[in-house]
Amino acid sequence: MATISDVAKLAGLSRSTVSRVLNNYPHVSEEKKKLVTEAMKELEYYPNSSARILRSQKTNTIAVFIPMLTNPFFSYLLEGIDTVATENGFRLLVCQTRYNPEKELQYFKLLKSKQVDGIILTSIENSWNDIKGYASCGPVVICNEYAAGANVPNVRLDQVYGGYIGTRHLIEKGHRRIAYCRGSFQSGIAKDREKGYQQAMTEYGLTIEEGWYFRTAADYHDGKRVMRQMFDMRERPTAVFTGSDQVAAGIIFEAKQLGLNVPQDIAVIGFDDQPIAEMIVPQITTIRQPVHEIGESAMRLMISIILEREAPDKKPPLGLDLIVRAST
Amino acid sequence: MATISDVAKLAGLSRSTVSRVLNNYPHVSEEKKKLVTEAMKELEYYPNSSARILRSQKTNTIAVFIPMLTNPFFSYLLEGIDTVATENGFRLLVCQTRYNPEKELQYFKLLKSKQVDGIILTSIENSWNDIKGYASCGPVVICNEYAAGANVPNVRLDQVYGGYIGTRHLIEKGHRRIAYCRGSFQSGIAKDREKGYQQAMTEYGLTIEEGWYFRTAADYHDGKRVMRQMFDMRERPTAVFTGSDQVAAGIIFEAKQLGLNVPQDIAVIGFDDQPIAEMIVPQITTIRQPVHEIGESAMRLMISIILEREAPDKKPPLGLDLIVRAST
DNA sequence: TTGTATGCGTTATCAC
DNA sequence: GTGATAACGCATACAA
Repeated sequence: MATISDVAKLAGLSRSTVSRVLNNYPHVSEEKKKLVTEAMKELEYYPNSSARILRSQKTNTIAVFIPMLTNPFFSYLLEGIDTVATENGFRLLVCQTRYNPEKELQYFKLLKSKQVDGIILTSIENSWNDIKGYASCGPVVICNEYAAGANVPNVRLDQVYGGYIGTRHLIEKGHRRIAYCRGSFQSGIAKDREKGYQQAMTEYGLTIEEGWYFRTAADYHDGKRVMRQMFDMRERPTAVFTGSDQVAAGIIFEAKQLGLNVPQDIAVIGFDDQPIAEMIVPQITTIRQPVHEIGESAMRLMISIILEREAPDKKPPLGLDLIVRAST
Repeated sequence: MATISDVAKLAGLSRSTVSRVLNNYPHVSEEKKKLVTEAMKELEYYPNSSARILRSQKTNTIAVFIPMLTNPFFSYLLEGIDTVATENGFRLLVCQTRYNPEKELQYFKLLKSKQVDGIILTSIENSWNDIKGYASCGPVVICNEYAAGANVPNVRLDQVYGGYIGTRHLIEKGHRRIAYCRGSFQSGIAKDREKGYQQAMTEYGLTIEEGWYFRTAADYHDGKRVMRQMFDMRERPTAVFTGSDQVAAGIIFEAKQLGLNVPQDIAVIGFDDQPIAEMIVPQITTIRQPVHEIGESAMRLMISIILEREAPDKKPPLGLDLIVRAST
């Protein structure tokens, strides 16, 4: 592999001049520039990244912590993050935590060892107390989640409202016995939605039975299980609020298996408006989240923080304009 | 941030000794080792990655080229790749080509600029002629695809067979007018499946009408479109072979919309056995590919190539044992 | 406008 | 068993 010295030698110039051409510096004569360009082409020269990084202390790489790649919600989120990253010349290092706190802490070392310029968290598996030590040595942005005590930038929607409008929708359809599903792990947004659910129920003077809470429902198969559990209840709920369209799909599938009519016997409301929501019959009523946009905003936020670090004087014009778009 | 020199200074030793401790070298007295370890802890020292990379010429990072993260097939593939990568201390740089040839060529520069140790291709957007220049400067593994003229390692299943058994299944169910769907881009595996389709049809003495070929069907919405097109045909096919469960799902949805019974009026066979295949009603008959295992094998292959480069003498024990598991 | 010299943080090769 | 030193490839302050 050719180095900058090889190019300099072939062009009959110094390494600095080559470097200047490489980085589009002004004050380089056209003549020398051409000489350098030709030499680079001749040698098929590509600047060595690690050397550049070591020198500049910038990796142009962002780590994205994701619980599970195969969860469609997160792949759409990642897609949004990637869109903005690519546009701005950033690379993405994918870190699957697999809901594992230790893995998460492990990945934080990427920041310590300067392998990435920043970290975007799309889930949080540890208490913020255990994390905050890492967050101090580089920009961390939390995306679609939040943690008690975390004082880092944060992009997310009003999930209390999401839980509220979903539940209200069911109540207005005439339901009184409404169950509530969410994933198992400690999640700020799940708690918020639960708050919204309770808020709506209270507002309409409805009391919640403890048996209506299903707090370990994260995917399609969980949904099926929940439906079977509900089926066996003496007085079963007539509607369910779920934290994801996957769970909703599972419930609907199993309901049909059990000979129930959806939504007459059991009404289901999903979350996120993922493709699956319109693929099954009947289609799932769902709360749309602009997942892609959330991802984009998180990355934009990250970039603006990085730019600000480099040039603390000029504030970058950042426009965060997320809104809840509900389509029940 | 503390450097190795800071640690050396605090421990009252030389950088070399610190480095030796860091890399678990033998011939370091327990006494000094303890001294170093304590100093490292005291200073919260983390070795700088780029410096290490610059020195060692190894990034421990693999780039994975993927057309679209939101395509479930690829997220499962990526998940498989990630599993083995993580187990072996490798990082993954995700490169979404978005089916764009130029983006793909752009990403190949990662290898040239030594930002990654190797590249795993899960799709190919350029002719191999345009790519081969890049493939020469580092290990490239093709995963679940192949390209004419490419002489690089390759992990994939027998897609001719896949096309064959799928079509044969439909024929044995009594179908004679069988349509064929595949994605639009140049793909070796799509061509192979088509070959298998033709092979089965010929074997049973059936002739194929040109109108039965749908060569731009890649996702759910394409499936819906294809179904509408078929619906308008004078003599429409009674069965369809599709290249993905997404397309199959679209066809089934639209068929039901149009008042057709599945599979009585129109039988559909999918590919990959993705979650969606069992989520809809009726469930999709599909050809299972062990996607996760394919990804794992590709990464294992990559690692074995890298190891061999480092130590050309000792051949690593690589066990590639992919088999076609059909569950129609 | 161009060249010289230095340092980014490590590791490997020598000496001792 | 330990330490000094060079080198990895590049970018920049400074000198010319």
